[in-house]
Amino acid sequence: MTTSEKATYHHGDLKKALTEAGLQVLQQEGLNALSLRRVAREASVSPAAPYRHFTDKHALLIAISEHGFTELESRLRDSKENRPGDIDASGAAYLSFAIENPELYRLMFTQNIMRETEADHDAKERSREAFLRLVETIENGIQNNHIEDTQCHMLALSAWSLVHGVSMLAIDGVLAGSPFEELSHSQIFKTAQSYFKNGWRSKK
Amino acid sequence: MTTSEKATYHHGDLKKALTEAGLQVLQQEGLNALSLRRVAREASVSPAAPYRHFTDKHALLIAISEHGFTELESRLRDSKENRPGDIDASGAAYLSFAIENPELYRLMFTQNIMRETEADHDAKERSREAFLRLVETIENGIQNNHIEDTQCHMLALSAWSLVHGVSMLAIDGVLAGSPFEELSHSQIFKTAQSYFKNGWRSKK
DNA sequence: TGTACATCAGTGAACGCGCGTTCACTGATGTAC
DNA sequence: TGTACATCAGTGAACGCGCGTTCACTGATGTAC
Repeated sequence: MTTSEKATYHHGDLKKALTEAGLQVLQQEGLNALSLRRVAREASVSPAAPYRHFTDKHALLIAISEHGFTELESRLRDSKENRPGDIDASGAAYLSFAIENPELYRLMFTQNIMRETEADHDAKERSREAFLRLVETIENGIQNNHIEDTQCHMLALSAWSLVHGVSMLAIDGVLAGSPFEELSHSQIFKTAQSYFKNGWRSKK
Repeated sequence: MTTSEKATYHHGDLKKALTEAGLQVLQQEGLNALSLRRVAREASVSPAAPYRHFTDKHALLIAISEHGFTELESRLRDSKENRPGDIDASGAAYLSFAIENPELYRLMFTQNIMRETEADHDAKERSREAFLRLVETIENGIQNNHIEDTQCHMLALSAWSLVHGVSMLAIDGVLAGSPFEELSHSQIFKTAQSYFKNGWRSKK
């Protein structure tokens, strides 16, 4: 075992390796190509090996999803540190993440609906936590001032809806060919926002 | 053949029957359960029969998706006729459709990304048309007044982003437990909108 | 109206495939003395 | 430090499954005369 790997067992850290392999397959070939066997193959390990680390195929998906939430959250935190109070920057960071990781982003918000399944309780709990932390991050980005809780929650949800919607439309190629296409992410978000503020109901 | 069926061939209208069976499986058991064999079984027909009507499994998905666009479009048109100029009502109609048909709605906007495949050219073209008509419907709902084209397009995209985002979040259960949950669809949309107009940047 | 023929929607068996998961195992690692 | 043992990460063969798709076919429907 070389010194560069913090190896403790046979493989080193197979769980991490599997998650990363899964992430790569997901991004490069889509959710349909993402099978336990494929991921094991990708990690140069036998088909049964993953079962030492994941109870289920579903547990792998949850782990990947969790990874995504953590990454997204960290990007939002970075954006907040670099440009505190600039909600356009946060929106743009969010949008960038979604556009750079379309399959992952979609998985993150699809798996959530599958919360009725029986998979790995630990992983599920941690994934749920990651998700809640994301919501908090969004709320914190907004509540830098005297807004009551309920209102803040609503604001966060509204903002989230906008950016989630823009993200999904962008991912699905709907924005292609529209005037939005040539704008930067930050401009897209700013523009959409300003339309809501000013243009929405403009009756003349 | 009974008189109530406009039967021309053996089955009557197997293509339609297959599409409807597919829709039902999709809604009740999700995309993973939606296979060509399953749909054939559901329509009491042999596994090979669908190939008389669809070149591909993908072609079936496209047909189902197309059906969804048509339905959504018709709902938006209804809403526009009943409450002309009331964009809240349109947003609410859109949201209702998404919430009532979550799996279908998701399919509609996921298949779009798969436009690189080689499936049934006819079906693809018609699906694409249905999609464009939807965009038009949205734009028409907005452009009842003197707005230039580009601006109108942007407005439509912004509005669409908001309602698409709300829809997806609602579908994925993110809205559950939030103050939004107790509002009607129309209220949700109205509220989100008003936050964009008023609350967004409120620095005090 | 009646017969001969062409069409083509639906059949049913078969193909090869990759999947998720299980099982008894093996052999490297970590631990106690 | 060295030996004996327990642990447990990873193996590889095997399971049963449902899938998409193909093929030669059959038999009901539609058409020409």
